[in-house]
Amino acid sequence: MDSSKWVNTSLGLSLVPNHSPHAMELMEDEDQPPVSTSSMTAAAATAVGAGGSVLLGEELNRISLENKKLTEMLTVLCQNYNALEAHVKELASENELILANNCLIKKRKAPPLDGTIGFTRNATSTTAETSFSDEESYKRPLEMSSNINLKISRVCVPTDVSDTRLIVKDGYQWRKYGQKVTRDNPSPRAYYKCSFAPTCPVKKKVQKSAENPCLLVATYEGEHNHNHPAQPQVITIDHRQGPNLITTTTTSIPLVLDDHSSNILAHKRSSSSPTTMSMSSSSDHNSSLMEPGSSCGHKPNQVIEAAADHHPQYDHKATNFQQLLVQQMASSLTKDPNFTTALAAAIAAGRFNPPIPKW
DNA sequence: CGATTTTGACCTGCGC
DNA sequence: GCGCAGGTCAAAATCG
Repeated sequence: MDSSKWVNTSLGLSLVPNHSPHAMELMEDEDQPPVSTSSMTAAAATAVGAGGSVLLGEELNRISLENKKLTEMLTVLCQNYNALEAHVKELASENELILANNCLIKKRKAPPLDGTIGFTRNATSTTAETSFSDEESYKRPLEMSSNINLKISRVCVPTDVSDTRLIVKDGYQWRKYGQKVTRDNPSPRAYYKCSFAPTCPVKKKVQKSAENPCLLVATYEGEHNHNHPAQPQVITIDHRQGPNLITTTTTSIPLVLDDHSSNILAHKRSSSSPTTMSMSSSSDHNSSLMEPGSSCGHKPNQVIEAAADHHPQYDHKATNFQQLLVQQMASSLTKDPNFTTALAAAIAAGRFNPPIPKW
């Protein structure tokens, strides 16, 4: 796993803290489980209490205020997101109309790599349905029925230029069934089927980007009809109980590109704007999050983190926002001298046992 | 030994 | 009709 998938929690702490006796008393409660990175704020609140109940109260007030502000920010962002999503859907339907009017009844046309796959395939799949011969419809009934609502998305994953393996780890189980050298790309294209469930119709194609050989482009077709075999990494903030409760589970989340978001990505490559969030036009829960300087190769550990399109049971819009939120919180916490002092005290007392992520 | 990968052959659609 | 290109199949090879 790429270490960039994790929030940087390095605090530059000294392991020789100047904690007070009060802090030690507070930390002598043997019933408490070991503190993890995900409950750092709890450790902070506990240790800050070492300075006295007044300090603890102030700290709690401050955290409550911060929590309130973050909640308000979340509300505003959700509203903005909904408005933007509605706009994207509107644009998508307009695009589909244009394609339909142009009568692009080409049964198969090599989809360009510049991010027009979804609309083209959606438009052609419906027309191709009526043009298959009886033999073909006999041979591919399942495929056609699934193509009607075929969902196509693209995932970009940074890779080493010299790495010839066409592997995109997304948590699912894939069986490779073919590899082809395509005309417009010196890198071969690998074909995979989802092998986690025998009836799962999802396929993916993996090929290095012709423009950026350090980017692997995986094109997913269809939707999984089963649960994700590995739980994705989700950072959950329980706002009802304040920012003290942050829990984590596991996964890596690649960048999902579909038609619209890849256009946004293309635009971003040329504009070098700050952190950008792009939305999917073809999915209900796609979203993509890019770090600044995310063009190929330069900062692979920062390059791409976004929603996986194939985890229908997870709301990745919220997850990505939460990741961003947690990064901000971690950043603000690490700048807080009270917090670092308190955390150092907690570590020295042997109560802080962060989990080591598996890469 | 079962699962997965490799790879050449085959199928299908499209353009000329 | 023919050739090209993308996609799939399936037997052989490889891996754990």
